[in-house]
Amino acid sequence: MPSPIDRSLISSLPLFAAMSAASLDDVLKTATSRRYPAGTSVFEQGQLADQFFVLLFGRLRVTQVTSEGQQLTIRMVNPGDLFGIAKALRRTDYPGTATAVTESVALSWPMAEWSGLLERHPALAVNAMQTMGSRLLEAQTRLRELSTEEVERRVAHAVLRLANQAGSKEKNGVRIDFPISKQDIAEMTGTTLHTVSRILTAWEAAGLIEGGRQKLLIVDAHQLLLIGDGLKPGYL
Amino acid sequence: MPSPIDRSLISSLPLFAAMSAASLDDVLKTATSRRYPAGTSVFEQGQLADQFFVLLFGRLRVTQVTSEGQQLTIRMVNPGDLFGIAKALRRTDYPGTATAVTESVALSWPMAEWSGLLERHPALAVNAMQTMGSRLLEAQTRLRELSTEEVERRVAHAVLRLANQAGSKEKNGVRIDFPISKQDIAEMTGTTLHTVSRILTAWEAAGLIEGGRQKLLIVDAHQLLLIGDGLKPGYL
DNA sequence: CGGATTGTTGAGGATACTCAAGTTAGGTGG
DNA sequence: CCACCTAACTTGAGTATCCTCAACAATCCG
Repeated sequence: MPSPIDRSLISSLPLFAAMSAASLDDVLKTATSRRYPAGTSVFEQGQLADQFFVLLFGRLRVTQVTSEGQQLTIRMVNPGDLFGIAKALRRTDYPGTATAVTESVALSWPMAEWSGLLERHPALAVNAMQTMGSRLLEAQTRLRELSTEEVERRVAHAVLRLANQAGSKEKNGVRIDFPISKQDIAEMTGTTLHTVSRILTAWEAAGLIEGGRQKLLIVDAHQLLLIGDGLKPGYL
Repeated sequence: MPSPIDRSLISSLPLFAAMSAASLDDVLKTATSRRYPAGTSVFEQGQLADQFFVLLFGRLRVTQVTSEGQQLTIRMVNPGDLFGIAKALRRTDYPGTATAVTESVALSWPMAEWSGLLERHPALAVNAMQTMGSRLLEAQTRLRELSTEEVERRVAHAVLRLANQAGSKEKNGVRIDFPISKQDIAEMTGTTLHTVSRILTAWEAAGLIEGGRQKLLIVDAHQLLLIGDGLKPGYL
């Protein structure tokens, strides 16, 4: 039988905020923890959605493949995030694929527990709703960017978002602390890796970032903010 | 004092499904109904979000204006829909403007009631979460379209979505039963009214639709589906 | 019957895509 | 430890889509 999961692992997560120790224990009773090596998938697009998850450590990418075979990145999953909640979207299958980009650990629950947990723990329902709210807001932000902004601005916004969500401070700037390719950035911004490559090369020449194979260091976030605002000023 | 609102107005809405008569009465106690003539706004972007709403009759358009002054349409609000739930997005102001495109009637509640209502009526919380789920899913669909599809396909998808949400059957096809301009369609698909005009003119010549000033009749939905799928076949 | 809003259509041009060829970096196995 | 192989990336050239600018036409409303 699996060893019990300790409260301390989740008690500090916003999702479980304002919940009593007893509630946390109840929640954990039906939870399973599992490790996902980098590159492995937690679930795949189209698969029967029989579980939902919370990421404890690591980083995941959620992608979709269109009927024409084009891939796009829906979002990154950061530690503490709820993911794979197909039931909340009234779906029985997962609409995307979740892949570990670094070694990750996630808790999972049987999807059948979803309704019951929300009913027994109203605080959890409120927190889950806020999670969905944030995601809706982010989706709308990206929609606005895609409809109104040119590629360079969108890439600037995507890079800044990554820095906020997954940046760790270094002496020369902010490091995106998981492997990220130009292709990934292209899939997040609705462009091609060629265009991303050209843009990042120009930024690097101007000293705004430092690139590298699947590496990204933001040196001058302020300039990127300006680019994101459409003021493409003197970085030449 | 305002006259009480009758249960029957809301009891059939999915949002209030599975709620007892007593619950419905409790919900309606703090509700106010109001009429919005076509063209008037229910709330405006940036305004303090002190109320949330349910649309009873009519049709609203929710738009955002970017810092550069470009407008885009976030979504259409149909009868039965919950809207203006800034609190669920953890915002204190409305992120967009809601405008009546036809004469509309909406119920409103003080935003302060939001948490209390959800706590007192778990079924409402579940339904509200599903509402947010649907919206998230639609936002993701539009994101996918914007990142991967060309303009004509996006317009086809937008028109078909409109037909599903607000179409009424006529003898020649499906009528969008509220005034919709090319500019509106452009704002829904991230393009310009010029491009929309050209596309719709071509479709009309091929007999797929019938246009007109702020009018739209879908004649051949099947062909539009094909166009949406990227098979731009023989409509020439 | 005017004025305003909405829609049409053309010409020109820019952004960013496709196609193509090559280079660099990293991992793997001998 | 070096050679090789693959995945990631770079860079160039040509071009398509769609935007911008512009002028005009049609429709609606008062």
